Amino acid sequence: MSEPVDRPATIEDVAKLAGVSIATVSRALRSPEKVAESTRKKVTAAIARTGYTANAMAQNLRMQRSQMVLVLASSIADPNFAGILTGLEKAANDRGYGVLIGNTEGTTGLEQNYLRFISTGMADGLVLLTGHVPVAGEPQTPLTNLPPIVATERPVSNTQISYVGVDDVAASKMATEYLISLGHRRITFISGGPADIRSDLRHSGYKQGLKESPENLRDWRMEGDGTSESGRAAVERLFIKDDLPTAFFCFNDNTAIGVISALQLRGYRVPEDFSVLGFDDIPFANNFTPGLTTIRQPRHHIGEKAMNILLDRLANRTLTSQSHLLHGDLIVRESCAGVAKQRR
Amino acid sequence: MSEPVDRPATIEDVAKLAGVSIATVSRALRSPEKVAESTRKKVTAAIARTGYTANAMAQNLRMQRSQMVLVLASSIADPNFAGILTGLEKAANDRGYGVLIGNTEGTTGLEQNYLRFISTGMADGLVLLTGHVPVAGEPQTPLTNLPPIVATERPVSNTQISYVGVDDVAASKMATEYLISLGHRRITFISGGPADIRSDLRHSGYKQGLKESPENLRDWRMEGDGTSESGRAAVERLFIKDDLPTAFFCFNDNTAIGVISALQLRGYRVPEDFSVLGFDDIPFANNFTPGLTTIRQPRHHIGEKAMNILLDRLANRTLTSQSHLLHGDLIVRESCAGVAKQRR
DNA sequence: AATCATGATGTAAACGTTTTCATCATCGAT
DNA sequence: ATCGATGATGAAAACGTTTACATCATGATT
Repeated sequence: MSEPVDRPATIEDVAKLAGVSIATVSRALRSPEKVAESTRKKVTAAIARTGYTANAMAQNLRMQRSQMVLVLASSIADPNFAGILTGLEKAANDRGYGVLIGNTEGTTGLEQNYLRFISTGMADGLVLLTGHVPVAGEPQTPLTNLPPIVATERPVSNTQISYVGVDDVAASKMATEYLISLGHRRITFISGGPADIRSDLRHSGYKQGLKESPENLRDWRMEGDGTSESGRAAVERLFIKDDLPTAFFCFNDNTAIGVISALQLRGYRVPEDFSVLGFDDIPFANNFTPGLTTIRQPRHHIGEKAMNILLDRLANRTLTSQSHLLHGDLIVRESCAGVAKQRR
Repeated sequence: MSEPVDRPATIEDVAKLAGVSIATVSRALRSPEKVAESTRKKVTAAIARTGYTANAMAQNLRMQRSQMVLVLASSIADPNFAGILTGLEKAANDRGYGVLIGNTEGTTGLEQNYLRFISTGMADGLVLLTGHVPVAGEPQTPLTNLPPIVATERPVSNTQISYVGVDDVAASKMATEYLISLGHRRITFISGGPADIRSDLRHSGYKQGLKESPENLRDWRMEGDGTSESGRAAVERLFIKDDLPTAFFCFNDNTAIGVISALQLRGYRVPEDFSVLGFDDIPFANNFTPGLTTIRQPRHHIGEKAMNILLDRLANRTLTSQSHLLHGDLIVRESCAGVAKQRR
């Protein structure tokens, strides 16, 4: 406070002012019980006067860690990203860690580039929102030089990596059963594309839901890619074939929005003419008209849980990888209705 | 590659393998021209064999920097955040910097907490998306211990801090003139709340736009707070008074969406009955029905520019603070129409 | 042949911590 | 009075770099 501020105070400045050695200052800070009460007070006073804050770089060099975690995401703009990041960030901050973010845009080039933070020791752990392990070679390589890793948002096929996410299968089954309970017998599943494992999981849950019905319901899958455009396109293909369901279960909310707007454009009403159910409960699902009935991803919890698993692992390297599937609630709004209410 | 991987290779390992001193290894890496071609080759070979990567912590400690920038945001979930962050992140990555993110949730407590990255030297610079300087005391304090700072997204009232953002006044003026050109004479501005400086800037642009008209148009401001809920509420207040405009210019897209849904709920159509114009062009503006006519914020450019200004400042501490206002395009979609088309 | 600039390399200090080990005083037990 | 045990402290090494400075060939200049 009172000292010249051109150069930040070091532990040496504090030691000199307190009339002790730097070792004592360090101890007073890290393990106060090892230091006499009287000298601890002197040190505290000196720290206050100098405005000392320990240099993190020196600390980390000495302690061989960085207290930093790298979060690799394929798209920052993904509507799920912000919520998960918030959770990740909160948990990290609570435990004194910093969150470093890397936007890979889905390219392995950028991905490799960000790994410099790992290889240089600038980050201690890795959170993957990319859906795959960032290794040039085989997907099942033993991850020799990689740090503790946890995957979120998109599962990763590697047993060494913990995964935290919503239980896609169970949630999709529940959603499908809900549509069936509303009286729907012709339910189309619109996929999220071949590259996204979650699409298969949700499709599988949908099929399980169909099986619960005594009637033999048709597994009716249309290909999409997770964009609202692909939702629109799927609807158009159905109309061309003139083979229509009464309800749509969409891979995600974006797709559902595309489906709804395509239906509206053709003069149909949702949910009066068709029911549409989404997945994710993106922030916009509630502002849309009609309000989207969908599965809510507990994004904040997912992020927190993922970060805590990672940091536990960092604190105790012997811990084994563990995965957590979280429950996704069905949020009922306006986009689904009983089939009886529907015109056809 | 071939060495045991339990301990990462250090510069010493490389030096030993290449039969040179560690100084030569360092030089071969940082300033190759200072090293004989033959030894440079030996060093390169040794590096390849050991899989050496320089330890960032040691480098940074020695060089008294961190190559890291702290981004402080009041809300990660803000629809503008992702785009700006993408730009920030790209520019930083291009120049070898890392981006550390801190979510303050608008609280000064968290804000202060994140400043530990600055005071410990873990971050060299600061990007503010919070709208204010993170100092406990006065807003005009000389920022003694603070690093180079740039503000984005929300302006900050401090001449030492560079600001990069859209030209709110000019864009709002343009938007208002557009509504006037469509024949509107009764245009309500819905504000973003007293805490947000941008609200005043946009209101001021709106007023300038009104002045351009030969007729003496009414400065008609309603209070909102930037949420869609506040947009709905504002519409309800107008209906209660039974004093209605023909067009709404909203502080942001969220508000516009609220306004539109309130109007639709009352059985009116947009743009046939009322025109509604937003601001931001959030990702969802295009998926909304009707497609939102709005001002597009060049989020990516804003982020890139801001980061580049900050890093320039970091590279050359004598540089003075400079601000940049970027042009915001008017994106015409469906939510505004000529007043002639309107019923009343 | 002696001198000098040049270029390549090595030695060692420095960055700011934490922590092992040694030193020393104090105090209770013999 | 002497001896350990105990507790507080300091000296110094270590973490892994970069870089100022010193050293030493080499080849050019006189």
